[in-house]
Amino acid sequence: MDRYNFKIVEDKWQKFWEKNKTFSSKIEKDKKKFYCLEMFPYPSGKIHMGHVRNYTIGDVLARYKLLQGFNVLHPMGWDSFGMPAENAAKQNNLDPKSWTESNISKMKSQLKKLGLSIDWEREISTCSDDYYKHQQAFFLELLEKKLVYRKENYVNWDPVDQTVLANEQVIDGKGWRSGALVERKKLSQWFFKISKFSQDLLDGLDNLKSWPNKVKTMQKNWIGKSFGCEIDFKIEGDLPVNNIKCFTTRPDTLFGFSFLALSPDHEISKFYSKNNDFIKFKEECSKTGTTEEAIAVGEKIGFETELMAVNPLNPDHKVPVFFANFVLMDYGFGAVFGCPAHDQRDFDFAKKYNLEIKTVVKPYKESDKFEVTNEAYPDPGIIINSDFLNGLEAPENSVIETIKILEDRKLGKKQINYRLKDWGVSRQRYWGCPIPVAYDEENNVHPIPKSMLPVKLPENINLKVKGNPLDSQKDWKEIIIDGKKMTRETDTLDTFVCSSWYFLRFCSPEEKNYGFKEEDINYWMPVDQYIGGVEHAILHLLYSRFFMRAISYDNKNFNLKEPFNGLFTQGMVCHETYKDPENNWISPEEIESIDGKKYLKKDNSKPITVGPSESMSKSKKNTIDPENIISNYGADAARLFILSDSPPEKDVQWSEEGINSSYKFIQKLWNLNSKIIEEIKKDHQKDYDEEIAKFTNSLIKKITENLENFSYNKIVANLHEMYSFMFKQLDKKYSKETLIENYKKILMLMSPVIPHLASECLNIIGIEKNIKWPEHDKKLLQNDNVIIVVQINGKKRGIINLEKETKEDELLKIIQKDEKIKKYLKEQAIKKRIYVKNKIMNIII
RNA sequence: GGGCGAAUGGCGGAAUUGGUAGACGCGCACGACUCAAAAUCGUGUUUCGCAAGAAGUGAGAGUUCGAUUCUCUCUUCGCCCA
Repeated sequence: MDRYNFKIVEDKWQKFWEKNKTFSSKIEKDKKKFYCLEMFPYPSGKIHMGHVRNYTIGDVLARYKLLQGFNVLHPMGWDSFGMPAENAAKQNNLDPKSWTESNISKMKSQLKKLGLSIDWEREISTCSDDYYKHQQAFFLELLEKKLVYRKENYVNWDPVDQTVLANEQVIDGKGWRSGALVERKKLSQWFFKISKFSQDLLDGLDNLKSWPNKVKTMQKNWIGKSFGCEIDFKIEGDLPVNNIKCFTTRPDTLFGFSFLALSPDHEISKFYSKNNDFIKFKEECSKTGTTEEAIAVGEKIGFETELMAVNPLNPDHKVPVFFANFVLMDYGFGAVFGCPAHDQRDFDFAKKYNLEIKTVVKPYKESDKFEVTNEAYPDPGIIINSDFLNGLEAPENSVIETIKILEDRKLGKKQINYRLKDWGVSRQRYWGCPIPVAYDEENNVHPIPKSMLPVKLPENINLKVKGNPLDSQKDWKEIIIDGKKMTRETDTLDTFVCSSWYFLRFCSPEEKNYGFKEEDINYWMPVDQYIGGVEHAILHLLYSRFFMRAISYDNKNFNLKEPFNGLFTQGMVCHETYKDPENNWISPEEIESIDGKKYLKKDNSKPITVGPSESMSKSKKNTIDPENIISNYGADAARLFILSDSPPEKDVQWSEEGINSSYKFIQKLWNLNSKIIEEIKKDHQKDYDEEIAKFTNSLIKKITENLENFSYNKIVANLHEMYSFMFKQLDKKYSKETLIENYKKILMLMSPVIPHLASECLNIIGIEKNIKWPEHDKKLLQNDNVIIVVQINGKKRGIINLEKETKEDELLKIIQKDEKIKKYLKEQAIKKRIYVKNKIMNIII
C-alpha cells in the first residue's frame, strides 16, 4: 500500500484551486450569499499558531457554506499600518513600506500553504494609497457631518520618544519602550464623535443575536450608561464663581455631602494658575497616568480652595471645595460631590483631609444609629439622618425621589451619563494614514480638496528624528490650497480606523471613486460570520459599529448600522513553558525528553523544569512555528489538530503528541481509501447495505449539526468514529453502488476540515460535477429497536433492547423475567412506576 | 472591589428539553508482528474491590421517581472592568 504523500497532494490541490479560481466570488443575485470573514492579520512577517487556528476555523465554515450552495465571500487582507513597521525600519535602516510589503508576501505564501478557501483577488492592504485614499475621503465626509472635531486633550506623553502613548502602552507609569516616566500633556487632537451614538450602540446590541453574550456585556459596560442627576451647586467665596455643575448617580446621599471635588483641569483652575502651591499640586497630578485604573490605585491628593459649596437640600450646610486628582475632566462635568460615608474613594480623601463623615444610609439589618467607621458603606439600605428622605430604600427609590425633589425646586435635573468617551484618532507617527487637512497661518482647519486625495505619505524619509518624522518634512508639510500657503496636519490616523471599514472594501476592492460600491454592499453586507480573538471584543468591534453609523448618518443611499451579524471569538493557542536551572525561558526545540517525563537541554544536558501551559508568546519562548509544522506534517494534519483537542471558543494546548496523532490519522484515512478502492473491485452482495446507509446518514446529521454549532472538535471525533466503523466493516458485503455512494458522502463531510485529502480521494473515486453537501434522511434515522434503561429506585440496574413503542405492561413482564434485574426487585411490592416511552423505566419499591 | 464565565478519569474533552456519566483523542499497560527496535495492528484503561458490588461530575444543601444538567450557599480558577 502506498504511503500518503501530503507534500505532493497538498501542492497539487492548492495549485488546482488557484488555477480554477475555485474560491473567487462575484455577485449572483439568485443565489444566497454568505460573507465569512476572519480578522485580518498584522503583517509581522510570519504567521503564528493563533492565525492557523483563526483561519482554519473560518475556512471550515467557508468551505461548508460553499458546499451547501451559498455564494461565499471569503477574503483576506492586511492590517498593515502601525508601529512595528516603523520600529523595525528604524532599527534596520529600512523603510516601513518595503519591510511591510516583504512581510506580506512571506505571510501570504504561508497562508496559502494552509489551503485556505480565500478569494485572493480581493486582497487589500491598508497601507496602500488605493486603500487609504478612501479612508481620507471618509474622514472628510465625517468632518462635514461634524462627526470629527479637534480639541485639546490630555494625553500620555513619553518625553524620551516624544510621542503619545496609548493607555495600554503605559506600564507602571512608564513608557513601554523608553521606560521614561510618562507625563500628562495637553495636545490638540482629532476626535471621532462616537459618544453621539452611545445610546444607539447600546440599543444595537440587543439585535445582535449571534454575538456571544460575554462580548455584548463587555461593550455594555464599556459604554457605561448611568442614570443620575445634574446638580448646580451654589458657591460662596471671594472668586467670581457662582455655580459649579456636577453629575452624580447618588443624589440621595446629599445629606452626607462633605466636600466638592473638582478636576485639576476644571475651568476654575484658571484662578489658581499663578498660585505656586497649585502649580506644584498639578505637577503631582500629572505624574499619575490618565487611565481610570492609575487614578483608582494611586494616592488621592487634593488642593483646598477658599470656596465653599452650599448643600442644595440644606442651605445652612456649607462644605469646602477641593481640586482632587481622582476627578476626571471628561466624566460628567469634571466635578463630583463627596459623600465619604458611602464611597470608598471619598472616604479615603475625607480621612486624609479631616473632613466630616456623615452616615446617611444604613444596612437593612442595622438600627438608625448605624455609623460608618472604618470603611465606606456603598451597598443598598435605608436612608437615615436625611430629614425628608429618611426611610426611603436606597438606592432604588431614594435616587428617583431625590431627583424629583431637586427638579421641583429647580436645583438639578435628571440626566443620563455615559462612560464612553470620544475616540481620539491622532497619532504622532509616520506609518499611518495621513489626516487630510491643512492649517492656514491663523491655524484654521482646511480640508484637503477631494481632487487632491490621496494625501500620500512621503517616501525615503529619516525616521530617526525625535517625535513625529512627518513633522520634520518641510517640503511635504508645506502645501498650497486655492493659492494660499498652508501647513499639512502631520498626525496620522489610529490604525483602528483602518480596520473599522475594511470589510466594506472587500466587497468592492476595485472601486476607484469611493470606498465601496453600493450595489456590492447591498448584496454582500453584513458579514454573516466574523471570527477573531476576544481581545478585540471592545475597541475594534465598537469602532466598526460606530463607523457604520457614522457613514450611514445623514446618508440616504447607505444605511447599515451593524457590520457583523454573527461573531465568534476563538480561544488562544497555548503550549507548555520550559526553564533551565538559571531561570531562562527555553524553547521546545531546544529540549529533548528522556523516558518521556524528564527533559534535558539538547546542547548541554541541563535539566529543564516544565511550567504551566500558557498562551504562545515570544517572550516565553513557547511558540511553535506553523511553517515547520506544515512542512513536516502537512496542512491537513495541522488543521485537524488545531481543531481537535478543544472547542474553538476555548484555549487549546498545542502538543507534539497531538499533531503526531493527527498526522497518523491522515495516513489511516488514506489507507482506508485504498482499501475501499480495492473493495469496490470485488464481487458484491448487499447484505450490509442498510447498515452502512444508516451509519452514513447519522454521521451526516452529527457533522452538520456540529458545523452549525462551531463544535469543530466533535467533528474530529465523528471522523474517528467513521474511520473505525468503516475499517471494521470492510470485509462485510456491500453492493458496489451503495459503498461508493456512501463513501462519497463521507468524503464530502471530511472536506471542510481536511480539504486536500478529501479532494484527492474524491478525485480518485470519481466526482460528478455540482457536488453538494449531503443531507440526512429522517426515515433512515429511525430504528425498529430501542434500548430501555431500567432503574430500580432511581439506580440503573440494566438495559433492555426491545421493539419500539412497546407497552409498559409488556416491558414490566420482561423486566420481571430478566435474571439480572429481577433480583433487585426482591419480590417486593412496586410502589410506583415511571415509564418514559422508548427511553427509561424507573421502578420504585 | 464589581461584572461575566468555568470546575467531569493521569491529561484534552463528550453527554438533545433533567433520563445508560466518561463519546473521541492523548497517555499508560498488556499482546501480535520483529533477531530487535520503530512503525503498524489488537485488547484493556474513573476509583475501591479477587469478586459480587459500592462510590463517583470542585464542596455542602435543596427540588425530583431520577440532577454533570435546575435552585441556594461556599471554595478555587479564568477573563473583562476597576
